Amino acid sequence: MKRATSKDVAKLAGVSQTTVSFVLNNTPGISLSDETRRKVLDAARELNYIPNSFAKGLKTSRSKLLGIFLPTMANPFYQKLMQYIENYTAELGYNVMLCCTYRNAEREKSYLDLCVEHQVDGIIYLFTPNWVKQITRISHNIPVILISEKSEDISINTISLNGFQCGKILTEHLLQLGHKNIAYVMSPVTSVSLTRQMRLQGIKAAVQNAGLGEDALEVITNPVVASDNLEANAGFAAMESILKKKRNTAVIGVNDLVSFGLLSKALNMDGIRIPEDISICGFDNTYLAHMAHPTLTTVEYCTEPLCRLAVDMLLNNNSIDVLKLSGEPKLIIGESTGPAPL
Amino acid sequence: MKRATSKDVAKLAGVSQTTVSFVLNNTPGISLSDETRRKVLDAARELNYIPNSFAKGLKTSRSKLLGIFLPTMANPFYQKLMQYIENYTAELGYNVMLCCTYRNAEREKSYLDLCVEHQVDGIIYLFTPNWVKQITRISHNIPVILISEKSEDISINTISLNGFQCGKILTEHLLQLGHKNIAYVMSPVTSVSLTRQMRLQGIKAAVQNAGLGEDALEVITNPVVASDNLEANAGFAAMESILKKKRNTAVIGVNDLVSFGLLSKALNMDGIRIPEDISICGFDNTYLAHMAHPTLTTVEYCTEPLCRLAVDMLLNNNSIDVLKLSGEPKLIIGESTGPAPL
DNA sequence: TTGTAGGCGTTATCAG
DNA sequence: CTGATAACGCCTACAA
Repeated sequence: MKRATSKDVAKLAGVSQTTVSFVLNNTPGISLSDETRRKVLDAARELNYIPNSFAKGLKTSRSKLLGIFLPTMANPFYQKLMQYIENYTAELGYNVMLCCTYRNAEREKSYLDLCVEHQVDGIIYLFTPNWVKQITRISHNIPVILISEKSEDISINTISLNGFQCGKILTEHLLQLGHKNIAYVMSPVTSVSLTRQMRLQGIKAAVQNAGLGEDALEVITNPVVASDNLEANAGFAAMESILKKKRNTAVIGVNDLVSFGLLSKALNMDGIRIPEDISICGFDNTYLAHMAHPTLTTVEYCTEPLCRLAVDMLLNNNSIDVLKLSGEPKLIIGESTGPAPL
Repeated sequence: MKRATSKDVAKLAGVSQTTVSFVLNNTPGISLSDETRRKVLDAARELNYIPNSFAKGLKTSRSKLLGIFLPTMANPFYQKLMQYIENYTAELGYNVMLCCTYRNAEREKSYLDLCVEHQVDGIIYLFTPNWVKQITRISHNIPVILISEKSEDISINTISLNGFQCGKILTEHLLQLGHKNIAYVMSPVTSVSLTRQMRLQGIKAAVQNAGLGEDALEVITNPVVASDNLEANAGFAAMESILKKKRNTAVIGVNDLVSFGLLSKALNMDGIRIPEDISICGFDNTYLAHMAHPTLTTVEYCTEPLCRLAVDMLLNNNSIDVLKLSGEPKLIIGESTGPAPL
């Protein structure tokens, strides 16, 4: 049982192929009798007609496919963005091609080629590209949009995640609670992560604005070589030394995974209470933050609207002013942060 | 700057389009001079030639696309399978279309249509389909394979996850440790989940084999209406009542998310030690199990080879005997299970 | 060993 | 309002 073509539909409906096309695509500026319309629709349903996207694409050069680039699926943050995007594109009748680069430039390049080959209608990057030259060239032909930190080096439409502001409001929250010895725990990544840098900038700014000295903030880059989804372990290890020093009263994890590790360690130490003895918080507002007990204080960019916006921009080929796009981050206060101990 | 076509390559190389096709596809049974071959290759590289997949697909009806169906990305188990699959398909030059159904039959159907439209070369289901009639019909035209529990009702190639065996070995582990009052905590799902049922069967079998009475096992279906990634909360809530009753010495979560919730609650209760006071374990061997502290005892099906096998079967259109395919589950012993308290 | 020509299923441009 | 007809870019007999 071969698939029906528009020709078959035309024959069954007793009209020409053209008419079938008009009806099925609701071609604007064409008026045809309800009678004809109905005949075509019935025939199409009867034959279970599904247009051949190859033929269609060959004519229209549109694939109804979007390429989504992400560094890893192990971080729930990306999974969350994916979900928002996939959800919305499905609504619009588009499909998503998953391009997981594992922060590997070779992989990224070969995925880009695949995207060109399949003539995706647009590409969304959920992180800072490694292969800037390639992606910039491609962006001349295929709309590309970045959801990440705005970078000077990349001349591609970017929806800024505003890591600076995120770091700032989170830190301000801690400062208001009276914390004066804050640790920022970063985990190592193999490639550039602007976001992490910007968060740090924001944290520093908040500390400075509060009139505190440099020693109020301690940056800990944990050397644990962790596979992505073991970033939590980096937090876990860092917390050990932090608790030993008994100096910091609040710890910021570079993301929820790390904060989660921080919390795990604390929960496993007898006599340590969160947040009475030490406050813990992080970024991304992933489900990990909600799943943990106590729940973790974290920061949410308005990711869902931003994801939808990204899709809209791609499909309408809009070049909205990027400045208007940076989402206003929102502090999500959980149970893991409280007043600094005396 | 428009994309180069094979015609352009032919012109630049000074040969015919046919020759270009032969060279670029390494068409077997054709021998042409190294000279020609090199000329074509050079020209292709120079023009940055990437074949148009529409035109190609129109001729060959192959899309180099695979549709992957999963119920949700919120459960790390599916994310893990996705990762394995995506990883392997990328290696083979294939791409993955993400079809996330949210356990919604409508959505599933519309994604199936999209798969037909895009003429995916194969479909992998990571769960039990809701739309059996549709998927069965489609499977006559497009290879389909299920990675899940084998069901009598579905006549589609299935790689069995063998939930029964999983439940059995996990329970045997607990029994060996002397546990005689075991709780199995299920969370509610909106649709059929054969896997969960089979796990329960396996657990029951193990209990029976050990000569214990029915009351050695307590099945708790937590009524918490939770969105998928808050399954942990179901575990959290269940643990509260379990600890109150002080009857069970071991708890099995229906998956790692639930077990995780169980553990969270326990860690938050003063004076409860894991595993000294109560053992906790679950299924799926996701990163949550490793990330938790204490690490969670869990069960791993050999998911990675199974995922690769699924892809191989699709692409080679093999109908290997399904019986040979059920992976042998492996117990992953973590720090969360120990001898039953006296 | 290489080139010519026809067609895959659509859509779009024209006439009628 | 409807129907021929020509592309789109590639593959593949078949011919040279």
